[in-house]
Amino acid sequence: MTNRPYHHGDLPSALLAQAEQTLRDKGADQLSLRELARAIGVSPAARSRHFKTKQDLLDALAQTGFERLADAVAASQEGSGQTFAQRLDAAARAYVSFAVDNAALLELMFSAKHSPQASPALTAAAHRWWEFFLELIAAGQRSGEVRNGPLERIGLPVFAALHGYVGVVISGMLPHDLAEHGLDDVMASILHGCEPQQNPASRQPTASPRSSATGAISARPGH
Amino acid sequence: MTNRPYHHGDLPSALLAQAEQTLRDKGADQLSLRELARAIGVSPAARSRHFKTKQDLLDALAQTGFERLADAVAASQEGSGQTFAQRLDAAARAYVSFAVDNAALLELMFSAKHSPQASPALTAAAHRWWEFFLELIAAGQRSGEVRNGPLERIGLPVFAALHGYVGVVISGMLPHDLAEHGLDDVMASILHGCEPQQNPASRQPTASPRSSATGAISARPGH
DNA sequence: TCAACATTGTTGCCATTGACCACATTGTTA
DNA sequence: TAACAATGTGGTCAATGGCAACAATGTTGA
Repeated sequence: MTNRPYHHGDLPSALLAQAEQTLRDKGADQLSLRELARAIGVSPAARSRHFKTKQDLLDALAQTGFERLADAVAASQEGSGQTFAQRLDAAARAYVSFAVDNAALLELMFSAKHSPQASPALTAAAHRWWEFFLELIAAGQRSGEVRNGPLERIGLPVFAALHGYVGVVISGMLPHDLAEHGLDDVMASILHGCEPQQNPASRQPTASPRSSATGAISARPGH
Repeated sequence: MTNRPYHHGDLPSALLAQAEQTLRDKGADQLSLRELARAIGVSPAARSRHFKTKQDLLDALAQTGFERLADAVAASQEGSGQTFAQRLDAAARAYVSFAVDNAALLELMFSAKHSPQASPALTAAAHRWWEFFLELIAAGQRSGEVRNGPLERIGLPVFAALHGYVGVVISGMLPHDLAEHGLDDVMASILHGCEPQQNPASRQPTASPRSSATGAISARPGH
C-alpha cells in the first residue's frame, strides 16, 4: 500500500468506479478529473492513456450505465409472471428503481451530450435497451394482449410514457403525494393504450372522442 | 458604441440573451461566464451584481424557459379547436416544437441541478407549466372526453408520455423513421389512456389482460 | 539474454475558468 | 450637495482540462 507499484493494474475500471461514486455524490458537472486521480492515487495525466478527454470518460460511464440498466431490466424478467402486463410491470419497476438509485447516471445517459457521434459502443448499448421493449411488445402481440401494428409505433408510446415518468421522478418535480400511485397510474395508462382495439359498435355513446381526435391529428396541416 | 456608457443599461437581460445564444450553440456545460462577458463587452465580474454564481444564472435561464414554454403552449390554445383531443394535440405540438427549437434549454430546465432548493420563482414557473395540464384534464373531464378521477392521477400519465417523447426526441435517440408518426402514435396512446372506462361487459373475450395486470401491480408485494 | 518496442504512469507547463476583493463610476435621495 | 446605493472594473487566487517531454514497466523476438 505504501509502495504502490508503478502500474496501477486496472486504472480504467478504477476511474469508472470512482467517477460513478463522484457522480452519485456531487453530480456530473462537479466531476473533476484531477480529483478523480487524487482519490485513486495516480497522477492527473494518467487518465489520458485510457480516456483521452473528459467527454470520453463520461461516454464510457454512460455506456456502462446502459449495460447495467439492461442487465437490471433483464433480471427483472426472471422472477416475473408470463403475462405481458406482468412482464412490463416488472420491467418498469426495475427501470424506476434503477433510475432512483442512479439518478445522476441516468441523467448523464440520456443527456444530449453524446448523441451526435457518440462511440458506437454507447450507441449499441442504448439500442439494446430500446430493443428490449420491442421484444416485450412483440411477445404481447403474440399473446393477444397488445394490439397489432408495427412494433416501433406501438413501443414508442410505451417507452415514452415510462421514460417520461422516470424523468419526472428524477428531476424531483413529482409531488410526494403522487409518487406513491404514480407508476401504477402510468402503467395502467400504458396498458390501456396497448389494448387491442375495441369493437367500435360496443362503445358507449359518449361522442366517440378518439376517432375525431385521431383524425384531427393525422390531418394536421403542414406536417 | 465606441464610448459605451459606464452602466450597461440592462445587463441582466443582455446576460440572459447571450447565455441562451451560447446555450443554443454549444450546450450548457460549454457556457463560460467570462466568454459571456467578453461577448457583451463587460468586465467578467460585472455579472456578479445580477447573478451571483453561475448556477444562479442557469436557474434564471431555466426560469425564463419555463415562462416561454408556458406562453407558447398557452398561445397554441388560441387557434385550436375546443375538443379535449384538439386542445391536447395543439399543446403537444407546441411543446414538441418548443423542445426541438430549444433543446439545450429544455434539457437545462428539467435537469436535476435545480431541484433541491431552487429559487421559488423557478419552482413557481415549473409549477404553472404542470398546472396547465391539470386544467386541460379538468376541461376534458367536464366535456366527458376524459374519464373521472383525481386530476393529478390522470394528468401524470399524460404529462409523462408527452415529456418522455420530448426527451427521446431531444436526446436524438429516435430513429428517423419513427419521428414522423411518433407524436401521432403517442397522442393516440395518451387519448386512449384518457378515455372513460368501457363497460366491462362489452369487452372482447381476449382473456381480460388489463384487470389481471392492475391486480398484479397494486398487489405488488413490498410496496 | 537482451535489445528494441509498446504500454502505462509522471512531471511540469499552459490557458481558461469561477469566485472574490478593493476600488471606481454612476444614479438616487435626503 | 453630501451621503448612500447600485453598478461596473481591475487584479488576484486556486482549481481545472489538456498537452508534451520524460520515466518506469511490460512484451516480444532474435
